[in-house]
Amino acid sequence: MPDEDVDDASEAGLPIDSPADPTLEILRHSAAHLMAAAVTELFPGAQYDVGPATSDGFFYNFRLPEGRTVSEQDLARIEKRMKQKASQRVPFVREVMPRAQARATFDDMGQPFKVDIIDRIPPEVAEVSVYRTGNFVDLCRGPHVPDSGWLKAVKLQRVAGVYWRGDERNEQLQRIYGTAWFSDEELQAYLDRIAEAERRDHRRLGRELDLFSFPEEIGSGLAIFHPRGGLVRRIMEDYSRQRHEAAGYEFVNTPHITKSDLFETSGHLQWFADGMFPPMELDGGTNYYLKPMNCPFHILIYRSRQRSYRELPLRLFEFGSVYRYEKSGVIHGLTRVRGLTMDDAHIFLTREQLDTELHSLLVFVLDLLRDFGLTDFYLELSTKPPGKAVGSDEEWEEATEALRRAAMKMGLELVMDEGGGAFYGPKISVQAHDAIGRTWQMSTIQADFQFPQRFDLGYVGPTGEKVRPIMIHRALFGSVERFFAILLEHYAGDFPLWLAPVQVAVVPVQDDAPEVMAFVADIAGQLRAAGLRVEVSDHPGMRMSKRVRDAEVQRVPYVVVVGRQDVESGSGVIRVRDTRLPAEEAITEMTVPGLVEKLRGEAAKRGPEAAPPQRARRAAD
RNA sequence: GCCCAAGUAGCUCAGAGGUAGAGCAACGCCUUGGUAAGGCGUAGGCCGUGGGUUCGAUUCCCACCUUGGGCUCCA
Repeated sequence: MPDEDVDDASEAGLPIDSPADPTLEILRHSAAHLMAAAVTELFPGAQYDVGPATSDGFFYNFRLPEGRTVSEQDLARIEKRMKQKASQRVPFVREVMPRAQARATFDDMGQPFKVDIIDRIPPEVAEVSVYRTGNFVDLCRGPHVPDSGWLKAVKLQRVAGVYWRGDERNEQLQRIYGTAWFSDEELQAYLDRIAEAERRDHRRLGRELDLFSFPEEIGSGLAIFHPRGGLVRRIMEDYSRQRHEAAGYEFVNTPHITKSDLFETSGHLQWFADGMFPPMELDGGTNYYLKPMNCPFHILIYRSRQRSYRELPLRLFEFGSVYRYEKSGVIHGLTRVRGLTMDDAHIFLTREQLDTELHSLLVFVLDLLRDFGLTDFYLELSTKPPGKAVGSDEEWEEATEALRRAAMKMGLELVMDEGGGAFYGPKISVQAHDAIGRTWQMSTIQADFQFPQRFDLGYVGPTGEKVRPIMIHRALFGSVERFFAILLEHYAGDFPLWLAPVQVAVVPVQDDAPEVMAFVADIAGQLRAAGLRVEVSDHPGMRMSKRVRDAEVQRVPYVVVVGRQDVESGSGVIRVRDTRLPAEEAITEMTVPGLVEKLRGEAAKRGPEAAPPQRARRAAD
């Protein structure tokens, strides 16, 4: 995420000296200036807005004259001009002046954005600083590198449209993104990291491994899962079901559409109508909506009869398909779609149970995520969104504090996300780092005092009085589709054995030798009997090295190669997919019974065999 | 939704106002091969969809759909 929260007023103001050893941030901020200098030369009359450093590089926002636009083809020209300036070692010269003078200067230059920034500097600031780089002048607090000779390892990356001051009601400016490093080696390493992320891109892997696709005929953001993808997904879901069952959840099912009343009561239509598919209007004027959330349905299950405190916590779970009308520009692979399946559960409980339940829930969540191979977490606490929330401050406070207490007990880093909660309650989200260090938001847990009121929920307490329960909304995968994509990228397609759609490929060396083929069938049979998913490479006439390659390309974890030499010994030479090892080291000789034993153990490590289903527990524990 | 791009064979991509090409994949034949691509051949395309300009459009123009990178948004 680029650093969007640019406080542009802070760009001017207090004097800061040019440092002897600039930081990467200073380098990049200087590169932004240099780029703006090049752009204003190449596009006379261009107006520049703000240009900070980001976590990966820098950007600068522009408005070009006469409706001109910067296209990607222009980037090469701009970059070339920057390189020229870099070789000229143009100094960055700092100058402090009264703000009125600075304002007049930028006004004369036809730079309204800078004038606006000066006008928004707090009145007590009397002086501001500007930096000159050749003919380019920018309002800026600094500091900067001494001269443009520092800015050699620079690459412009892309152009984007951005709303002025980040508000979609404002006009759109053009932003040019670039990256800058101290050395060409560092720049290259960064570009290599991008290439690595591209190699892992789930959209690419999904196609190459024949897991899923997005047919144009269905519509944007709607995926279909192919047999192999469906298999992986089913394993994920089955394992999740089994763990939920063991954790005391009960399974429910609810329809995909509902009359509008339900979402009027919940408040979704008030707050999120834009994000919902438009209604289907039936004769008589009744509107039906595709559900964007499962919670109101689960609430109706709770409310279907009188509830007793003895039933609580009541944990209702569903793989619920929901549909959200995401804006066309935000749809992305499986991670941002219009139709998705949530591993959604709603827990109804008493106030007194909240702390205990939240704690055991967090333990459960992290444990399950670890089973899927994600191990590096931190937590984020999202609080009341100003102007977009229902409920009293006291209720929000109570819910937020309960979440905070639970989060603190986990011994993980806790980051605040002020104003990031849902309209009905605060949330904890579990953030996970993947294999190449990227952060993904995974599970969310929300404490909700509002829906129980809106739907007038109650339970009969120990002394016979009616009491209002509270609710926890929680999803571990979030969206199954998105979680699938994250795992695919995390593993770069190399799923662990228990998730791999094909676990063992059996490759004959001589496919026209009956004794070899009989042995191949025997091995495949033994492996299948051990519960493994086996594929025999039986395409006649194909070279065995090609068969091995095909299995590798499909990321099959184990490849068993058997030929005449092995028939007598009953062994095979086994290739183990292991990205940490060179190919030749991953090849081992092993007898077939030995392999069966080894894989039986590994395949059963996780997945349906891991924890035998237990009876759902009641609330008492 | 907005800005910048892009849609040509299953995939990766050339191409040009006169009815289209390569590599890989698929299929067939030959090759009898011991751990990541054997050889030859065949087939495969409404050039995203719909309009317009033109004698003629896959190529130029417009709209829409889809995709990618951003912005805004994300219950």
